Amino acid sequence: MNSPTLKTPSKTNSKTPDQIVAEGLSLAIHEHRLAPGTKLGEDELSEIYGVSRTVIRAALHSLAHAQLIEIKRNRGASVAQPSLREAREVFEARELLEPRTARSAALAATPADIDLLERHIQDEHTALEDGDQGRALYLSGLFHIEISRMAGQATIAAFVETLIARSSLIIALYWRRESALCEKHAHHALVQAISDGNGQLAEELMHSHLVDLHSALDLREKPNRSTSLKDVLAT
Amino acid sequence: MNSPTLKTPSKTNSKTPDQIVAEGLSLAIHEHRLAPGTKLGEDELSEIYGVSRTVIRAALHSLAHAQLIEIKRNRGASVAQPSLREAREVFEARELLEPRTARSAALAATPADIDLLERHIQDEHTALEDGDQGRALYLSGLFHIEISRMAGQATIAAFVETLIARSSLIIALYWRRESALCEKHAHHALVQAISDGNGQLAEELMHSHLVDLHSALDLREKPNRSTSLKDVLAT
DNA sequence: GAACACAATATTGTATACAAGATGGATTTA
DNA sequence: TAAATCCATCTTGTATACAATATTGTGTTC
Repeated sequence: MNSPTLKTPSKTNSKTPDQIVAEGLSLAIHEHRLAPGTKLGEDELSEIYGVSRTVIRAALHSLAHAQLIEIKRNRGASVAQPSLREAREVFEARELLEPRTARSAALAATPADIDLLERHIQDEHTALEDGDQGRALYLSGLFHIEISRMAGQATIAAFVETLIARSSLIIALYWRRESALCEKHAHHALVQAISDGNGQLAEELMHSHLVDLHSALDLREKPNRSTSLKDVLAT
Repeated sequence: MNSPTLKTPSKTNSKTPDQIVAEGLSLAIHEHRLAPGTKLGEDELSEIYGVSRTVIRAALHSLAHAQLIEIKRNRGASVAQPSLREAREVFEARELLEPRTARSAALAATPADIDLLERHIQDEHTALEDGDQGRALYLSGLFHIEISRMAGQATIAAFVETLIARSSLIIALYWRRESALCEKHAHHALVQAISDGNGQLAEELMHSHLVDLHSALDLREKPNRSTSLKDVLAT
């Protein structure tokens, strides 16, 4: 009855080389191993991954479409540096979309889904104990992505995924040290609400969680000086 | 210091060849000159546009990312055929995003913006009189895109743009003849509300407009027989 | 000594050549 | 005759070679 329209569950899914490269770079950006503004030379990447520039270029174009990197004509690719305006827009969009997905997720989540979320929280905790803050951030984003996935709206989930990717860059640029508290409890409370099937609560929790995140950013001032400096220097 | 114009608004924007190709194909899809399922051979396109397959491939990848076409490994590209599920998701997403953007647009629109919208409606009317239904549909989509643009949320506007692109495919597949009334009045009323700065009304009008559109689609049944047949035959 | 112009270098953009996989038809076999 | 297999052909995937553009270093001139 149903058409297999979901994301090809298990079809001969050997990833293409450009996907592998794109995922590698994407992960590095998510984990803050690649800083915003970093130049991504094609020859260099071609050497690193052992593939031709053709493949590298395909991967870079893919990342550029997701706005994780910026490609300037005849000047190559570099890790994106979202402006203050873009940063605000991304979080406003998240505040619009994610509370909805949290509500839907609460109504649709299966026990397996709950397990998955709890495992994510656990992994994030482990990463933090290991001092791997980058990986913790990545897992934290994955947590949000999983929630939007289990809401059963692949279209919106894809939007959320790109927003979270960009959020990683925004956090790299605008996070303020003062607000060091990571939102451990927020995620836990969310899982609880979803597990209880309490859509209303899940929606509210997600919204306040995002507002917290948003307010932990330094979006009123000018861009980080160091970054600006590098930009000026590089250009 | 020989940079007299540091921030040129028009930043040397000669479009790249792959952008030209992508826009050409995109327009053809929007105007229903390319039907869902149509095979897009690389050599064929390369011949048509007078560029190498390298450029064609870049354009195709770009369109694939926007989900206007589908690329299957080793099997090439063809115009996408959104499933019923995807169709519903796209319209649900539009119903979530666009009323918001209409509200914001009403608060932010300048007289020039209003002029632009009215011109779009006029152009659409002209196209219909010329019997160019495809172009009218394209302009109708552009109308929605312009509204989301003037809301000043580029991030969400980009989402809306992809949703409208996919809507074009969905309409090609699932539009039912019976509901022939095109939403001329709806667009006019919207412009009026925006012009009046009545955000609340604009939001409501946009929502009901989208619900109307949604209900003019045949999304309860199986895919169109002819399309299914072609799909089976082609694949 | 500073600023400009020009040349050398490096990087990106595009085309072509080659490799790998898929498609379709013909041939062979039961 | 029907089915299956193999081969020819075509399409896509990747690498490399070449062209165009930007960047940088050097030299000249005022």
